[in-house]
Amino acid sequence: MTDLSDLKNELNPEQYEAVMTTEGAILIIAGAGSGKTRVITYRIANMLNKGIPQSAILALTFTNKAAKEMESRIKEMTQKKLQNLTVSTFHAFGVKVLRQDIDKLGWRDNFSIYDETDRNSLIKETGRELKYTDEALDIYKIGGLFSDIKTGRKTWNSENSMYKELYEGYQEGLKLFNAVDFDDLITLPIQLFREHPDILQKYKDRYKYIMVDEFQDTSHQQYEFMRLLSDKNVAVVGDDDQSIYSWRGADYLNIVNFEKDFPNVKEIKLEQNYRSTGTILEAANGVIQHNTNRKEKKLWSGNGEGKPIEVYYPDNEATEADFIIECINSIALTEKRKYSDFCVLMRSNSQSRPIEEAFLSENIPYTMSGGTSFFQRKEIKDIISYLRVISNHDDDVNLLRIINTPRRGIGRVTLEKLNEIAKENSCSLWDAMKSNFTVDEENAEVDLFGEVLTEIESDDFSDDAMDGMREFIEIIEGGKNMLGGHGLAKKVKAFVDEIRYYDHLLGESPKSPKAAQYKMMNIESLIKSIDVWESNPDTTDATLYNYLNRITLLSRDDYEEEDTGKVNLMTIHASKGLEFPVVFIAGAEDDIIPHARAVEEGGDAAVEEERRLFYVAITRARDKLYISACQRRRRHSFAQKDGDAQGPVQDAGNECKPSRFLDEIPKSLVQYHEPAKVVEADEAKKILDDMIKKFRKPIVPGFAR
DNA sequence: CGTCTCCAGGTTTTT
DNA sequence: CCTGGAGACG
Repeated sequence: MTDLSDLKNELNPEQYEAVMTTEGAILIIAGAGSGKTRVITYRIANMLNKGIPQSAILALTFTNKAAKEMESRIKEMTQKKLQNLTVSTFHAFGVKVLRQDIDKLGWRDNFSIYDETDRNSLIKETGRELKYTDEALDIYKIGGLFSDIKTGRKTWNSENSMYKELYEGYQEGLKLFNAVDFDDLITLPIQLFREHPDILQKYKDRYKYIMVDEFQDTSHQQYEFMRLLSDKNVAVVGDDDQSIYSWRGADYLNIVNFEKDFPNVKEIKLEQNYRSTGTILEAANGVIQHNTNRKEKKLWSGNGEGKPIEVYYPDNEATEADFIIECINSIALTEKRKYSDFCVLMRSNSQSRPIEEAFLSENIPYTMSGGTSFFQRKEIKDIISYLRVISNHDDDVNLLRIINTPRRGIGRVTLEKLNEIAKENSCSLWDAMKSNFTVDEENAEVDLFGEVLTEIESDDFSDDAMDGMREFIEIIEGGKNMLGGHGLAKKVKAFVDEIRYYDHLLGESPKSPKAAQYKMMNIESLIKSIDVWESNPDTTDATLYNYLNRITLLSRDDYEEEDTGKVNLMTIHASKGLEFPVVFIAGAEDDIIPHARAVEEGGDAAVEEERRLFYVAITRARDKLYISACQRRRRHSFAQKDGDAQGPVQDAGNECKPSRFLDEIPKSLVQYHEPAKVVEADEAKKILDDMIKKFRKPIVPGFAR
C-alpha cells in the first residue's frame, strides 16, 4: 500500500484538504488537469485507511470508463481487493437497485433494459397500432420528447400533446413486456425510494459516504437520486467548464443546488494544472473565456511553455488523415514515443472513417473507443435478443427482432394475428403464441428439442406458420434450459450453432462470404467477452440475467483488453477525464465544432457548450497539440471506390470554414503548418513517379508500375 | 403468405 | 458500406 503518511508533501494544499476532508458535504471544483483523479483516489484510500469500511462508500460516475479507471487506480494504490467498495455509474447502480426491488413497482426482476434502438422500435410499433400516420412519426424526435417528458425536462403542452396517447401506449408496452428504458434506470429507483422509505433507508444505512464524479454532468434526476441517498457525507467533484452533456439533461447548475441543499458545504478549488504545457493551457483559457456563464477560475501551470500549437488546413479529410499519420510517424521516431501516446479527437463518430482507413493502410495500430457501439451491431443485437427473450419471454421488442431470424416462415400476417390475440388478452406475443399449443409437461423435462408441443386446432394460422412458431418456442425454451447454470460462454456458442446463425448470415450476403465471416467474428468476440466476464474473480454471480443487465450499459471499451501500443481514436465526449502527450483535434471546422445541428437547435447556449467541448479537447493534451480544419469535406464519405476520376467533380465535397473557436486561441501560441509545403511534396512525388516510370519503361517494359 | 430485390438515406455527442 | 422499408414475385 502506498504510504499515506507523506500526503502533505505529495499534494498541494488544496488537494490535501480535499483528501483529508472526509466528513460533511464538500464541493470540489477541479479544473482540467488539476489532479482530480489523484485526489479522488487518495481520498478513498485515506478513508479506507481511517477504518471506514469499503461497504459504506458509494462512488458514482458518469461513464463506465471513469468507473473502471477509478476502481483500478484505487486498487493499485491500496493493493486491496475491493469486493465491497461500490464504484458504479448512475445507471448501473440504478439497475442494481431495481434488481432488488422492482417487483414493488410492478415489474418482474428479469426485466429487459431497452436501449435507444429498442425504444424506437417500441414507439414505432405502438404508433402503428394507434394509427399514427407515418408522416407524424418522426421516431427520432419523439424518442427525445419521451425522454424529456420522463425526466421532467418537458411537460405536455399544446405543441406536443398529440403524442401523449402514444407516450402512454409506450409506457404500457414497457410494462407489459417487462422492460425499462435508460431513463427508467434513474427515475424508477427514485420512485421506489419515494414510495418505500424503508427500502431507501436500507441504502442510507449502508452508504454513509457518497462521492460523485463529473458532477457537472449530472441531470436533475441523477441529482435527485443522489440527494435521496445521501446522508451528510457527500463529496461532489466537477468542473462547470467541462459540462458537455446538457443535451442529455445535464445541468451544471446542480452545483448551485448542491450548495443550497447541503448546509455548510466546504468548497475547494483546484486550479493548478499539472497536465499541460503553458502554451496549451493558455490556448484553453483563451477559448473558454468567451463563455459568459461560468465560475471564474484561473488555471495556471508550473510547467514550461512548451511547443507551439500547430494548426493545419488540409484540402480534405483524406489529406487530413495523411497529415495526422505523418506527424505521428515522425514524432514516434524522433521523440521515441509509443503509439499509445497519441490521441486523435473528433467531434462526431462519422469523422472516423477516413482516419481509420488511413491507419489501416499505413499499418498503424489504433483503437477506436466509443463509436457505433459493438452492441449495436446487427448480428450482436440478434444474439443478444435471443438471450433476452430466453431470460424474459415477454420482451416483445426483442422477440420481434428474432422471431423470423433466421427465416422460419413467420411473416407479417402471422405476426398481425398474434398481435391481435395479444391485444385481446393483454398479454405478450409470447403468450399469444403459446396459446396455440399445449405443453406436454412430462416430456418437457426429458426432451427439450423434441415434440413436446401439441398444436391446438386452429384455422387462424397456416401449417407453415404453426411449424415456425413451434420451432421458435422450442428454441427459446430449449435455450432457457441450456443457458442456466455456469459455463455461459460455451453454452451461448452452442446455442448460436443450434439456431444455425452462421448459415443465416451466409444466406444474407451470398455475394460476400467475407462479410458473413466478419459478423461471425464479432459474435465470437461477444462470446469471448462472456468468457472473460464469467472467469473474472470479481464476477460473483455469473448468470445470464446478470450478464444481460450489465451489457446494455456497456460500450465496447469495457471489455476490450487494455490496449497498449495503439493510437487512440475517439470522440471528444469519450475523451473526458483522459490525457495524452500528443493530441490531434481533427475536423476543427465550423458546422462540425460547433456542430451545425447543435447551433440550429440550441442557439447561443449550444455554442457555449460546443466551446466547452473544444476546451475539453484542448486540455487533453500534455505536450503537443495539433489542430486541423479541412478546406473541403465530403459529408458522407464512403462512396468513391475506384480512384479514377470519371465521376462528376462535385464529389470534392463542400467547402468548409475553420471553426470560429480557432480564432479564440491567441495567435502567438500558434504555428501554422504550411499547406503549400505539402502540395509541393505531392507534386514532387508526382514528378519523381513520372521520372521513375519514364526511366523504367525502356529498360524493363511491362514491369514498370 | 412469406421472401426476395431493389432503393433511399445516413441523423452529434452516450448511459 | 449498411440498414430498413416498400413493393414485386412465386
